Amino acid sequence: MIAAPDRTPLDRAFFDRPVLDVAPDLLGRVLVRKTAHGPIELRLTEVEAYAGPVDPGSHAYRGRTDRNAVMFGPPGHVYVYFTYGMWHCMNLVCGPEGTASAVLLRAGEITAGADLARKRRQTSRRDTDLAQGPARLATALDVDRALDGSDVCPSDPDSSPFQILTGAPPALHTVRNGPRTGVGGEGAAHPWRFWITADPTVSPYRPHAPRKRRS
DNA sequence: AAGCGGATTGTCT
DNA sequence: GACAATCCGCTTG
Repeated sequence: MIAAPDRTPLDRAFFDRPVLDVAPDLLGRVLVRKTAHGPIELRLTEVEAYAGPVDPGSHAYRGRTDRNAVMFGPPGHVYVYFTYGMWHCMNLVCGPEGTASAVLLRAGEITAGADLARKRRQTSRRDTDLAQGPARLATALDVDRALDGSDVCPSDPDSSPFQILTGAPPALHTVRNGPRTGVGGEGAAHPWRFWITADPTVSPYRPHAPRKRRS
C-alpha cells in the first residue's frame, strides 16, 4: 500500500525553521488528533506566528516559566495554554530549539471525525464553526493541558496523540496575512496572522480591545 | 454585520 | 489583584 502523497508525515526539519517561514507553510496541512474514540483530522486554514522573547505578544516575552516551558524546547511539539478561565488554545513549537517561537492554530476545516468534533462542540450551528477560532479548535480536537508537550512528529505514530501530514498546501497567491487577533501594544504592529483567502472556516478578525474593569 | 457584557480561573506582578 | 493569543448570546442597525 503506497501512501497518498498528501498524507506523508511532515518531519521535524519542517518545524526547525524560523517561525515566519513555518507559519504560512502550515496552511493546508492536516493535523491528526488520535482520540480514544477514533481520529479527528483538521485541515489548517488560519494561524498566527509568535516570535519568542523578542515578541511582546508572545507568552515567552517575559522568559521561561512552568506554563510556557515547552516553547523553549525542541520544535514539532505542542504548547497548550489555558485562558479566560475557560478555554484552551494550541500551538506548534518552531524554530531552532531555544528560540521559544510557536504558531497558534487559529482555525481549520474538520476533514475526518466530524461526528466526534460535533459532540465536543454542541453549540456550533454549522460544521464550518467547529474549529473556527483557536479555543473552538482546541475544544473540537479535545485538547487540554494534559497534551502539553506532545510530539506531532513522532518516530512511532502510535506513541503520540498527534501527527501532522503534508495535506494540499494552497497556492501562494491564495495566502493572505494581517495583524494578529487580540494582540495589543507593540506586538499589534506585526502582520503575523496568516490565512487562506475566502475559506469559510477562517475566523473573523477582532482588533485588540482592552477589557473594562469590574466595579 | 457588528458591538456589547458576562462567564470563570490560572498565572504573573 | 489584574488580566488574559476567547466564546456565546443578545442587542442594534
